[in-house]
Amino acid sequence: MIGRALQLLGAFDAEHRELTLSELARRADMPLSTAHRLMHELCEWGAVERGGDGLYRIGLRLWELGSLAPRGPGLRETALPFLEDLSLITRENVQLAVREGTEVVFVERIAGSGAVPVLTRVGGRFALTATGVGLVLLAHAPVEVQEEVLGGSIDRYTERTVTDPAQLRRMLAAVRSNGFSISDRQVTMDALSVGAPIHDRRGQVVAAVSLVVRHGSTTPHALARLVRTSAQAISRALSA
Amino acid sequence: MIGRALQLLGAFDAEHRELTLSELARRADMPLSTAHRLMHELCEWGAVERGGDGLYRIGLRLWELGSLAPRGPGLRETALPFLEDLSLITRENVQLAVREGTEVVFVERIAGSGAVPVLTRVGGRFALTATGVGLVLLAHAPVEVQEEVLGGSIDRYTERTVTDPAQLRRMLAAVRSNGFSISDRQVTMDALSVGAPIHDRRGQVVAAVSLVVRHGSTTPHALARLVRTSAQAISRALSA
DNA sequence: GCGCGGTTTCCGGAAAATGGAAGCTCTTAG
DNA sequence: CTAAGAGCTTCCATTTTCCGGAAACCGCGC
Repeated sequence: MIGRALQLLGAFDAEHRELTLSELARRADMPLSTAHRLMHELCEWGAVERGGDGLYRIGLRLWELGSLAPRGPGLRETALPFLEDLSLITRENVQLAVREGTEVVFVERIAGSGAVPVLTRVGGRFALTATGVGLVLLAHAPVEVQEEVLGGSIDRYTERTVTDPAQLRRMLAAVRSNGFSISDRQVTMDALSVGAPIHDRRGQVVAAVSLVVRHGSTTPHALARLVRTSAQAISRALSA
Repeated sequence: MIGRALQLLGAFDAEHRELTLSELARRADMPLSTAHRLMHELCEWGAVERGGDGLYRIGLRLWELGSLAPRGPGLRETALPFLEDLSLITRENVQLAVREGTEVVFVERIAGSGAVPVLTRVGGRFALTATGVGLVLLAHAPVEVQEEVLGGSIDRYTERTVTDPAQLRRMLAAVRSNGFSISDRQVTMDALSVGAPIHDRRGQVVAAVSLVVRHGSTTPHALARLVRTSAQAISRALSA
């Protein structure tokens, strides 16, 4: 079964980039012998590799495949220079993210020099309802997705996290009409983020950029202009 | 069987980031119904995704996994700022690569503004024997790998490509003692590249940086100093 | 020598993959 | 308006392959 192999691969995450066979078997919840055989096959193909120390790691082949993901490089690479500009100008955290299902996935992140520490990581995931990028992506997601998110349970991170579906709907409408989102202390009590949508050639929203700053350090609207400008520049570059 | 699924994934490459079911079946050489079922499973897990147009693409989940590859982010992310410096200073092409088996895999690439067009691509592969990065990586590879490469057939790209094993051995020895490599018109007749090794904490060579410039535009040794400095800085950053 | 944690190999029963064929859908042609 | 065709999806009997318990194996420290 192919699912088991994927289950094994799923045992790897940011905190566990190297795993022993037994750890893998434990984390993927399957007998050692099974894990062994599957890992062996994956190894042969180059999906994972084994160091001299016996630890398994994700292989280059998989990295290579991953870098073919449509949102991966095409987006990431064209956006990178603009993100850097934004980072240079503001000296704040810059984030680039896409939506997958009902979650945000962070595709690139540039840490500003004197900036708030941000808890997200490249490749990491987060709820759509709290962050600046998340709100943008949710606002432009298909209705089914919006309903699923707003209908389900909404995680609370701080006392200011908006968890009321009706209020969220109003925020999303505002995001659509303003062209940017503001997440004010909704993730941590010291951070505020401003996000803006990136469109593809057909006008579809495919990603979002955001700036994350310390709460109270600047007025959101000044940032919004910057972020929107940058997002538009990226959109234009993507269509070229 | 797990091999078949990997075979299907292998059907994707830089020129074929989006494939229809029938193309996949054809490229992976298997019946349509089998391909269909496997792709369906892979889709469910998020390894691949299907656009509204019915085309399959590599999914975000796989990108995420790939970005956990040990050489992927750890190396890439710490190296990136240095590569950018190098690119800003020289305005030339900067490349970062690792070795896999008997090939070079390009991990990052920054195109210089007025630079020679380079044929390599992030995620792309190349022979170890011709490029600047390749020579560095080969020079510091385990003996078995060197023998395999030097014993096998050596691809020729231009009239100046070195294909004589004895001469290559001498070049590799020079790379080891000099601490940098020069590939002069060995890949294309207008390009010259200078590479230097990146070490990990234990002194193992884990990657290589190179500058690719137009042949005749600068003296290689001036570049060599820059590239070595940068490589050492990256090595130091990696150990920190 | 012995026990211990982790790894590798084996093999018969069980379960899941296989792929031919038929049905579906959409587009193009007559 | 019907027909042909290309590509996609579903079905299901066959058979191949995977599964995983058990046992051997391998350092390593006591």
